[in-house]
Amino acid sequence: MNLHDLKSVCGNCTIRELCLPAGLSDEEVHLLDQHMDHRQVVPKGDYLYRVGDPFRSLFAVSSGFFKTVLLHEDGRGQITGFQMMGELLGLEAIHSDHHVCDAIALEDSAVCAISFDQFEQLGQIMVNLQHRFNKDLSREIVREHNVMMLLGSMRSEERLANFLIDLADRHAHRHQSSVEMTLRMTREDIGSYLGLKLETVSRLLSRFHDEGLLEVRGRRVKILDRNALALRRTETHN
Amino acid sequence: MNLHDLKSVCGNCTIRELCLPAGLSDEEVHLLDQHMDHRQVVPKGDYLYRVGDPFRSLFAVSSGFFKTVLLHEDGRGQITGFQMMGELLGLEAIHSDHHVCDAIALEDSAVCAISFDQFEQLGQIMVNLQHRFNKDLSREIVREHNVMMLLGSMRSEERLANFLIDLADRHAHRHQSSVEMTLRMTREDIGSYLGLKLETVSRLLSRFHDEGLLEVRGRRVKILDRNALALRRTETHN
DNA sequence: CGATTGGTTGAGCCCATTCAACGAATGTGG
DNA sequence: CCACATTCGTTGAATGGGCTCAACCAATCG
Repeated sequence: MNLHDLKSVCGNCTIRELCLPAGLSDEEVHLLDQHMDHRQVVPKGDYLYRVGDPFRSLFAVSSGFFKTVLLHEDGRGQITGFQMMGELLGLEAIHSDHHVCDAIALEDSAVCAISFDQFEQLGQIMVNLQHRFNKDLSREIVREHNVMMLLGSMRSEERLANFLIDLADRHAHRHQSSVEMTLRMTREDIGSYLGLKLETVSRLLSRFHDEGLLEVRGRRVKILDRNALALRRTETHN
Repeated sequence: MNLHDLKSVCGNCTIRELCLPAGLSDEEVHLLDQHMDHRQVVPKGDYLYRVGDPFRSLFAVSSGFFKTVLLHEDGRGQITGFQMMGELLGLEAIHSDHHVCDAIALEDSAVCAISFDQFEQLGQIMVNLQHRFNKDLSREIVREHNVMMLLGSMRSEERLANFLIDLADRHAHRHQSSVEMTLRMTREDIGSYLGLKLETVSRLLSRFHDEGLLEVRGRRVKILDRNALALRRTETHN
């Protein structure tokens, strides 16, 4: 079965409750389905969109893993987020009708594209959908607030502990193990997201490993002592 | 004339084009007015809302200046933004129906409150309003992306230069001088927002002053060489 | 008036960076 | 298949940018 350019159908999607249609009735989901665009495969390393691309669709991650990268004129880049299944990509583009960051697949992935024009029309006749979407946008704002807190007032160790716990929680929410995980991103990616250098990330992982909090073998990470790790998220972990 | 609990009227508001009704037709603004809530004065130092407060209304800054503060359990706080006239407060609360940060007036201010329930209903019958609101939410996401870039990959000098230029631009957009400004916030506030300590902010302002980029006298700041200052925003300002 | 808040400046320190060497894993072309 | 290049990760040593601690000043306020 070729997933390329297949019509998306939320109705029988396994991650329906993680994704945009969460909380909608069957009839509403059916209506949404009629306005869904295509399903699209994105091989590892490929761009889903780039800075400057015209904004036509939102994307819901159906499977796989993405990063979004904000490019600075002088070459520096900042990773603004990692997206897993059920999460939306492209929200930043609504404002200017153009994408303002790159979205790159970190493993073979698939997304459901939703024409934003049609989506807005649908929102006009479906109160629940519009309400859910407002909440999704607001949640993204809250998430970024928390990243600002992390970048603005935490030490390196706290940043990484927060990152790992957050990742574990998101896995758990998707009924995946929150103890053993494979990191989809490089040490440099983690560093970019956390405002650290890759060497610092590597050292911190080694430290957590030595202290018995984690078992780290390359990109395989096993959380051995979640409580202790959670304490490291704050300054006062005496 | 007492501004307290007066009905808001966008129709004849001087900052209409900076605010939520920007781009709407006269009829549409009239419709919006009928659903606007009250106008509210917030004296300097007062909280507009606090963490945990139930979310009922969005607020549009009518006059004055606010900061939003995210509190961490261990006492640390992070300023997530400064809001001037025409900008919206409370977007973060849509997700959980509760405010997740504090909003504090940095000078005597006034806001227009908009019941969010009524606002969502109005969005159902006014496509333009809903579209504008989606863009506002998206713009906030983009703004926070830029702060993440600033916090994650810029040196202290670049952070402050960016901050000052941004502030100047926002003043200009409101037809206020973008050369001479009075900072509404303390050095500590600036530091919190930029992920720096207050002493560092003070030293940087002195440095810019010594180098002839700025004239700094307390909270009065005059930009003497905007081009040179703008160059300091990036690493490669040879 | 003393008390408090906000701001400046100096001296020393420390955490994360920089620079560097090395190892492991993967892929590629002859 | 091996030789080689490339990417990714780890670890060490030295550096430095921003922090901490501290003293001091100015303005405001009760």
